[in-house]
Amino acid sequence: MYSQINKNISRYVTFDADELEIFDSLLQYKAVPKKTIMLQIDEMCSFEAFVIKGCVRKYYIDANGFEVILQFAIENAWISDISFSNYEDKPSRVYIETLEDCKFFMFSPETKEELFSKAPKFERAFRILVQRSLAVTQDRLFNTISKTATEKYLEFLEHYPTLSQRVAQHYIASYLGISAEFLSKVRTKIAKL
Amino acid sequence: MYSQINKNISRYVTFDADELEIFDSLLQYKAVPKKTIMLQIDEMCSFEAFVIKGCVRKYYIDANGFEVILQFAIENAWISDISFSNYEDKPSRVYIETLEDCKFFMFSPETKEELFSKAPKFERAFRILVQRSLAVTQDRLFNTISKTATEKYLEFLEHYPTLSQRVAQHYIASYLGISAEFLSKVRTKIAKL
DNA sequence: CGCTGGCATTGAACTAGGACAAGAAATGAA
DNA sequence: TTCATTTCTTGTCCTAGTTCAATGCCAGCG
Repeated sequence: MYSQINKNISRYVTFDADELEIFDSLLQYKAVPKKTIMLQIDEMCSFEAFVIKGCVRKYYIDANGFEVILQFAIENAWISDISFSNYEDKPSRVYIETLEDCKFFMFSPETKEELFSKAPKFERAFRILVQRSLAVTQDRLFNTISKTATEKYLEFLEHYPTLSQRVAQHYIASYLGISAEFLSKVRTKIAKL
Repeated sequence: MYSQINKNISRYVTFDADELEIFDSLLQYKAVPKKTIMLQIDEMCSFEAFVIKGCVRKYYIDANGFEVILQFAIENAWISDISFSNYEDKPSRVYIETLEDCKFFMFSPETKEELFSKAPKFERAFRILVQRSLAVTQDRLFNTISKTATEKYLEFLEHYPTLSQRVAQHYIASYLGISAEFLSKVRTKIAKL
């Protein structure tokens, strides 16, 4: 059960058995049914969750009530509103919702602090996780600005081959920053080639 | 000379005098003339720079040769391709260029390691810096997708009031993800109100 | 089984913003 | 001061993507 997350956290920093034991002992397991909103706008995000099983989306709602999906998280990904919460004491501007029945390992701000004090090397591992999120988000920004809808969709398929089977088309459209109708047109155009 | 950067690094983590002394002793001062490219595509980013004075831009070049500006950095901001370099051993996909004559304090990967080993609390401060970058980039992604050119420009003026005087319009257009010509039209429309 | 409510598709009309071109204005080097 | 280069503006035409509406689809539920 712990092997997935232990492998993930060890990706850029090597930990010995003692450290991983501390890590595992602080994890909180949680199962969440599908279509559950785990973080509301204006709430403080009180968790950092690792997806053992399932699929989650994180999204903003714009001034006209339209959703913009910032991130999908599936197995072996982390999801949280890490960017503001807990460090700025600013309430979250995003929603986090399960799209499927999910199983998580979670850290609360408190258990994360406990982890860092008991095994400081994890501070580095978490910093690198954030850096990777930053890299992904920067790439996404670049793609959003510089590519056509068709290019963005093809790249999405390449990058997340399984996701297009698991989530509704209109969520993918929202992630790509295009309308659901236009994505449908793009798809029929691609299919005809 | 060190007060600016010491204030900046102490924003979310409190350091004592000893720690700040270690920090200051590891900084490398560097002056760079305007229009200098500090990081080329496919190079490894070997610095993390704090802007004491001046203005810098970080940008991608897309498949058609168009620049997309990811970030401006002015006084008291950090600039680097922190997202990949040094941790993935992947070469940078971005350019970093000075727009004005600049003065920096820099860390190399080595001096940063030395800092973390001598004063581990800095690891946390740097993690929080990355989280703030992530928050800013996420907001930018959301704005890029969900707002009109006019809204984006007005928000830019509000958020970076001095920058619109310091950098060329077409750089701002590139940052906002619109053409320079269209930004000009937006500006005249706004001026007429 | 049939019904209901969310999904996806398709089409027609519309628009925000892009591409191109040409001129005006500002900057800067000599 | 002049010439050159870059930046900014303005106009015209064009297109990628939106909006709105109608239709069909299929999954879950009584």
